[in-house]
Amino acid sequence: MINSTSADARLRIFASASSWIEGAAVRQLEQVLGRRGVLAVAGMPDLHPGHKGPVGCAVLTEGIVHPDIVGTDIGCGMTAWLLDGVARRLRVEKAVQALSKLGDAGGLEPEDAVAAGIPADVAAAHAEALGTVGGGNHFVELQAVHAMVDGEACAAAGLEAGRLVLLVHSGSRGLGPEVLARHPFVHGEGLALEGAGRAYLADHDVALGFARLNRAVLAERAADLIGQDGKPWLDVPHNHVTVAGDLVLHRKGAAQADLGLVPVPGSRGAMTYVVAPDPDVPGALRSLAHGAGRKRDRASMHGRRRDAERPNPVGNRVICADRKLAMEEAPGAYKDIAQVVADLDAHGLARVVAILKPIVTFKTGRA
DNA sequence: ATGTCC
Repeated sequence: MINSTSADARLRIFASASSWIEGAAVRQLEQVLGRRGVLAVAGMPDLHPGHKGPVGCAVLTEGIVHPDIVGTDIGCGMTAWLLDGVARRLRVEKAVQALSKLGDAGGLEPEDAVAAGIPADVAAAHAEALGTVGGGNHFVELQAVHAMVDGEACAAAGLEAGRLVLLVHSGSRGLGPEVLARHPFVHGEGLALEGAGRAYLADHDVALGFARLNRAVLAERAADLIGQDGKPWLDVPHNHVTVAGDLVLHRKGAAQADLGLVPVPGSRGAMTYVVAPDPDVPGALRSLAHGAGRKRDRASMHGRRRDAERPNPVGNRVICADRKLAMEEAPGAYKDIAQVVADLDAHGLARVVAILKPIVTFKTGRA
């Protein structure tokens, strides 16, 4: 079932033959094996090549931190809020108009960021970024419960047919790149955990909390804009490091599998699958796919206006004033999320609990 | 990914 082409037993790729995994991504994973301290590498079915390394993987090391595996967007992840409203009573056109204002949000005051647990120096420099979506694959999406696959788990989570959900994908904005730059290291060598690694991790943890707060502010503002009451449901990071004793677990585009339910979104023209992970699958490093994964890189989507203007396959309204971003993020740039989730199920990594259907997606209000 | 190139 595991179509790993590597002879190295430390590497496992959790994808079926029918999933499209680029050779370049597998080669990037094999390069990661050569880094100092690497014990194991897990590739997820949404694995794809990234600019500087593979996206959709987890890397376990002993005593070594590799900040460039996580990359610049430290703390990036998914937050979901459960709203009180239901889809059948939603005025879609009004919601589109309301959510179009999400980009106008002016950030938080530094004192409010401090009150939310952000250190004063970071709050002074970055509070304005809290509540901003950012670029790339980030989004805020209003969705509705479309199918309840595991009725018991849905009931436990408070899900019912048509219930509105807000899904937020964003990260630490300008803070993450700043933290990465503040901790220089030799590529492949990384940082000793009992040394410079600890200093990186302290800053990393602040960025992780900042990203989580950013998503919470986004969700709260989105709920306010559409006049809905709601409550936080889940928050799962997919770009971060966790440490247990001497073991250092890096995740790059791989969702943490031991925090309960995980939303696995497809493209911005596809369903989101809410799954219940099994964190103890051997070799999977307590991780699972964080989404559909890119099928085509950003550059190859440029000039493809036709892709960007193609009718949305699911019918959700996408707010994206930036035409270049719309082309890069067209649904055709992404793998089939149903196949990714089928692979997760086939390998025992996760089972589907519910399917969420997008209604309105906010990408950016700026051209 | 990034107040994204001054």
